[in-house]
Amino acid sequence: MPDRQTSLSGALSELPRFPLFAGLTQNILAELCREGQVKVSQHRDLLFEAGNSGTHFGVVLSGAYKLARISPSGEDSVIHFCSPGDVLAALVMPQPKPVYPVSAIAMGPSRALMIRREVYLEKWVPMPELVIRIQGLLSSRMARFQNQKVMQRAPLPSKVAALLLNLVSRDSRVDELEVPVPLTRKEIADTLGVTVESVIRVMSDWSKQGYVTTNEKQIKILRPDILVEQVNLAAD
Amino acid sequence: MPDRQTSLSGALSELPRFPLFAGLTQNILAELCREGQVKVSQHRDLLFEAGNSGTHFGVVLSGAYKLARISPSGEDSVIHFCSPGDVLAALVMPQPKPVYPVSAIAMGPSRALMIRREVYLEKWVPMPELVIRIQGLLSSRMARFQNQKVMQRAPLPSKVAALLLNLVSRDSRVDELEVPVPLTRKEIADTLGVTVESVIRVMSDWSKQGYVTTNEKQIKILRPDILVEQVNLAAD
DNA sequence: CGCTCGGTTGATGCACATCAAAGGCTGTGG
DNA sequence: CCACAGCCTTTGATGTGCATCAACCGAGCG
Repeated sequence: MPDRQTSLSGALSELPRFPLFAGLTQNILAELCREGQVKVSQHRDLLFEAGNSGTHFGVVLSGAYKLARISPSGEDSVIHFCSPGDVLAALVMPQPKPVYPVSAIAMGPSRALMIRREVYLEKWVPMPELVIRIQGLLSSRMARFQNQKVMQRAPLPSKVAALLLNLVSRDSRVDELEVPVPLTRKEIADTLGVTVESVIRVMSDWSKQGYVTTNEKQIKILRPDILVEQVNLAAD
Repeated sequence: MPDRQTSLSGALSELPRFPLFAGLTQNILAELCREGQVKVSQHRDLLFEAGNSGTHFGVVLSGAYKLARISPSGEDSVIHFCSPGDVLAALVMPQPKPVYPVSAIAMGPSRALMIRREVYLEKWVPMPELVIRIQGLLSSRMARFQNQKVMQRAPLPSKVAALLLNLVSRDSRVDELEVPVPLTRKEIADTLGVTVESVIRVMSDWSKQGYVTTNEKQIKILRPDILVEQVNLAAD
């Protein structure tokens, strides 16, 4: 009997949950995922590495992965956080000799469905609806990028607040403002391009004020109103 | 007789120049550009504005446009420089109620072919090859984004050097290292999220050293080797 | 001829980096 | 079971790169 965690059939049954695959029949899904493999990752496991040849396309099934690169000076720089339903390496697949532009690193126990590039090109690309949905995911990723870029000149507390609010707004469950990803202060720092210490000074201040709490790396926003105010505080 | 500058037929004859349209027949091109309009912009003209409803998709024909947003505190923040052959607003077209995420502003006299959203959805999207090529453009845009993000912690001179080298590397004419876009110091500053004064201090130093020259807003890199060194200087 | 725009220079100050030290927590191996 | 290493967090002391503010110049332009 196949393990539900690692078997392809198990993954197939999970896919319809994600908007990306809404309305697709199991037959079509089976086609799309031909020869697909479920990769199980532990905390800090590398799913693929920046610079390696891009042989597979990926869909995050559970947990979370961060996309990161090492800067010339050695610190790493986090580009994006992928949660379930997000795609990996979609943009580079069509290139003649694709290379992963970033490394994908698991944040806690996670699983990803990996599809061979050839299958992606044969089965996924010819379905405009699917390609468009993937573009939709990339579009929102791009939007988050831009939001951060606009905050570049803002003081650090504004940037941290904007990042946290951005992350929770992804799955918009308004009642429970919990960051959907286990985030360390270092990862926040690496995302914003600042030092851990600076992030800690901001966050521990907020903790003392009771605006946020963090246990087991889950960050919860208790006073979203104050964080929003913090973001706009930079405004004239 | 239609003006070659502003007529659709004039634009149609220019398109095959761009890799995006390589190998497409004039018939197909005519289909793709049905009801298309050529917009002629002068320096600092607004092609479309962030927040407005996204009615049109665009292709830059000549000149250059910058994609920018106003930050909450009022300065603007440049997201991307579009040169001829680049696409505008492609990612948001498929959304049910698209809104331009950024403003497009002409840098010097420029022209863009604007296609109605409906035509894009009907004619462009069903052609996987075309969609994939557009993704290719977005992919390189994303790559440039990431390159900049990795430089976030680097000292300012490294960032400026990286930006200039990034811009020239786009059209890789190695013999002539000229930035393909008329750039002011302010625009460099807005791209990097720093102040004009700081950029000026860096650039005018380089000018004195003879590493770069700038006349008529065209920046030329005389000593690429030294700029490359400057980028890597941040490394440990 | 006054206007705006782009570029430049200098003086001053602050937000954040850097460096240093320490404690908790988890896993791992002797 | 304890020692040790690695990761995450925290706090404080000190320094500096860049922002800020202010002033000025030249060029193009209505």
